[in-house]
Amino acid sequence: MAYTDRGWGNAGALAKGAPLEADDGWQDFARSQRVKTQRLAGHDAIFYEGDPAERVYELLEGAVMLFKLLPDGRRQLVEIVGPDSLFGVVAGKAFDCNAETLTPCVVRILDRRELENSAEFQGHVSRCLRRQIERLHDHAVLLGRKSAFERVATFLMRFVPDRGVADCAGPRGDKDEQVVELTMTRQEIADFLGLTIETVSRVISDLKRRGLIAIEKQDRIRITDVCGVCHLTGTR
Amino acid sequence: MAYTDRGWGNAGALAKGAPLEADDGWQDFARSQRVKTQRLAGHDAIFYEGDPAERVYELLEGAVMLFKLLPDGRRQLVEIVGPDSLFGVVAGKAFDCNAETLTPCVVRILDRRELENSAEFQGHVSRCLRRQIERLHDHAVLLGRKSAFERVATFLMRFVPDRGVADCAGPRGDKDEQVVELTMTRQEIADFLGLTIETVSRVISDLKRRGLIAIEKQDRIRITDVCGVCHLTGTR
DNA sequence: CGTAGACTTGAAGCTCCTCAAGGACAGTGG
DNA sequence: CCACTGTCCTTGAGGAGCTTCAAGTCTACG
Repeated sequence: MAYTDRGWGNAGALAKGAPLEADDGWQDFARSQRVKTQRLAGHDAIFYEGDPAERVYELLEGAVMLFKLLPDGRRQLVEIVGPDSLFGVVAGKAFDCNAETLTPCVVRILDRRELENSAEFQGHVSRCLRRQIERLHDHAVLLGRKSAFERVATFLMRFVPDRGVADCAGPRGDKDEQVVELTMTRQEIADFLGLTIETVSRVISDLKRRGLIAIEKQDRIRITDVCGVCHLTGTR
Repeated sequence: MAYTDRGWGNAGALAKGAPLEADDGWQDFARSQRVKTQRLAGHDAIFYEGDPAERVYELLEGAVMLFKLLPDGRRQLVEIVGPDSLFGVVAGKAFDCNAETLTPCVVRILDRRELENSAEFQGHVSRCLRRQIERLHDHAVLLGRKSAFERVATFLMRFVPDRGVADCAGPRGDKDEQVVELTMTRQEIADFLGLTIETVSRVISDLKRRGLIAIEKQDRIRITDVCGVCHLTGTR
């Protein structure tokens, strides 16, 4: 399989969130399991909706997308998974969505049964799930109530560390800039934001025209006015 | 406080999902805690976004909505909580959304610390969270990719037990009917589905015109053709 | 019976989608 | 080195779907 190699970039920033709590022993647990660590290329399928969910995945490096399809082919990305997150943790016997890598990835594959029987580390799993729920709540607001501009602006702000959050650090120096690697195609961004590829493209072009961003490469964008973009998110 | 009393109806159906697994001891645990059980009227606030999250709630009877607000007043219901679900289980120190009753409710209030220290029952909590995530995934598809008709049809199908699911039972008898109590205003439905109140109203009127539903009372709808409504959900 | 709140309906307009064409870019082979 | 090809992205024109604004109607309840 050909590595499309979109680079590892700052894919980690894709899942900006609260830092992991102090070491809770999870690492020891995870390593003690009969687990495989697997390297994957970009755009590799990991599992499909309906597959028996006998494993749980932990993303160590890279970025993964979870998505669902409607019978007529419409696609919705339901989550973008970043490093140190679990995915494939479901309630029923089968996966409820598809998982595919966005970038080359390193994933750890855990046995679902072993994980569920280890009461000791349910705390770690639970913390991951709770963070995931909060992100899904935010995304519901985006999908249900935000305009195309607000959606794209919100998406761009995901990549900017420590900004656009409750205790935003504000501009650091003279220039309020941040270069971000999207590691996603326009189509993937559109399917994440509930828009079409054309609308995403138009909004990005418009942000460029307004001088808020510059496009360095198709999937590398320099946000030249972080505060400006942040004010377009609708969140503040 | 005046009980608006929208009736208890079939509020339980609001959160159709996999049945709870066989007794896992949770009930014993929950009852053993220093907990309060509280009765609430309809449209009572339970907690607000930003409140310190020192408690976790379990809904015993009724229905609760979780919602977020944008600074300009736009509202998005992020979840509708039904009986036997936990809510207010967050990752950080504060609640990430607001909680308000839809109907009169009975809730059990648990101490977050006690719950988190009880490794024994993390399994129960984890199961609840995983179900919640699957519902949020489905809702993301609805908000991101479904038309107004599909959204309303999907919403109506929430109330029909055993139908519209993977192993749909099919029509039971001669008539393929189901009476549902919405227990929500049009505005709440609109804010859940990412639509306006007028659009929800128009779609409902149109479904009536097409003979798929009959409106018995403002918030009691008789679905006269369950299969017909189901085919409008976009899911099959 | 009158009032308030919730719901419905209509008309107009805006946002975003669809369809279609063209441009940019990387990889391939001559 | 340069045309060729495929893929992804951009841009434009037109239209559908939903929202907005503004009445009007229904229902519950005193």
